[in-house]
Amino acid sequence: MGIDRLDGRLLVLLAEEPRIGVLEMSRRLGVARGTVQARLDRLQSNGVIRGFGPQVDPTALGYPVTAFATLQIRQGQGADVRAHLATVPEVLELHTTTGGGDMLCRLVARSNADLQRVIDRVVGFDGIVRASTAIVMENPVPLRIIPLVEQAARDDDG
Amino acid sequence: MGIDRLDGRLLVLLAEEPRIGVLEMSRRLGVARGTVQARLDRLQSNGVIRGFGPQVDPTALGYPVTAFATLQIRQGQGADVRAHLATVPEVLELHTTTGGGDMLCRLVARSNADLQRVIDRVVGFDGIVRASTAIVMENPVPLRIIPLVEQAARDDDG
DNA sequence: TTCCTGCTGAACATATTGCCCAGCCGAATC
DNA sequence: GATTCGGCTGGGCAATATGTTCAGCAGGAA
Repeated sequence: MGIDRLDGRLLVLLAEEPRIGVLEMSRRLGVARGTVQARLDRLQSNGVIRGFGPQVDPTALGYPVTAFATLQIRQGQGADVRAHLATVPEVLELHTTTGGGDMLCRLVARSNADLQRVIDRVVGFDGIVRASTAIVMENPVPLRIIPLVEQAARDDDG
Repeated sequence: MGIDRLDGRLLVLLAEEPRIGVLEMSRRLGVARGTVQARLDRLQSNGVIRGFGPQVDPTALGYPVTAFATLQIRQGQGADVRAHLATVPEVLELHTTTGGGDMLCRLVARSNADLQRVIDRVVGFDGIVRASTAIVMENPVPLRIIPLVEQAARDDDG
């Protein structure tokens, strides 16, 4: 469990220049190619690295508006609501949170007007009692993991 | 602007099997290698594809607890608060939202007890008036983009 | 000591990349 | 109708990376 400094450096390198190959990584890190390959395999079967999917920007796709909606769910309707929200493409993620029957979801839309349509589609479902939406204006810290990786590598190895 | 069906198929393929090369993609998609290369280049300079960084799972890193915190910021302290939160590794992302002086951030922690430490560090800053935290219990829809990509490809291509 | 795990450095055949080209097609322009 | 243009095709080429295997070596654990 956990990652050591070499794993940390590997992840940082991979995050900064994702398209470089195993050989180039081994050169940058100053270790043998086999080592990098073994570490990568281990990190992936560990589940530390989930994948290398492309990070797609919804804005460039024509969905520049992001919002977070807090949903209050009717008792016992949780599973239905989850299934419903999973069918809405504009729902990018969904979490159930503390405070019985509450969910939080991230939405995107083509415009503020379009957001209304999305919200209607999201909440237009029987199990949802109430919804409150916060529209994102700025994103000062985009989703990031590197600082945490570095801390984890320090903690584990230090 | 926008993406056509081939772009969409390319993104889906890339999301499903991220480590395959350009040549293999061209075989799967039934187009010439040069076409795939050109599309990929365009998608990246477009900003549609932001990168191919590894998706790291905080849980596997030893941070299994996720929470969302809504922060209320004192007037005029926004920039300071942003700078403060950017220095906290456990803050994975930060948004400013409608409802003047409000921010929403995603946190991770090593345990529920550790979450208290993280929250203390987050809110232990002058510009933050009030904070309310929702701990994530389940994540029925993990962050996804493919359904939106498919919709965008359909819409754009008619 | 002996076992075991992880890293090294090397080798090999095979596959992929980056780059070039000429040709073809359809759409827009003149 | 003729021309120009952008995008796709299919090919070739040298350079490079990959997957795989191997023996050797160091350090920790039994």
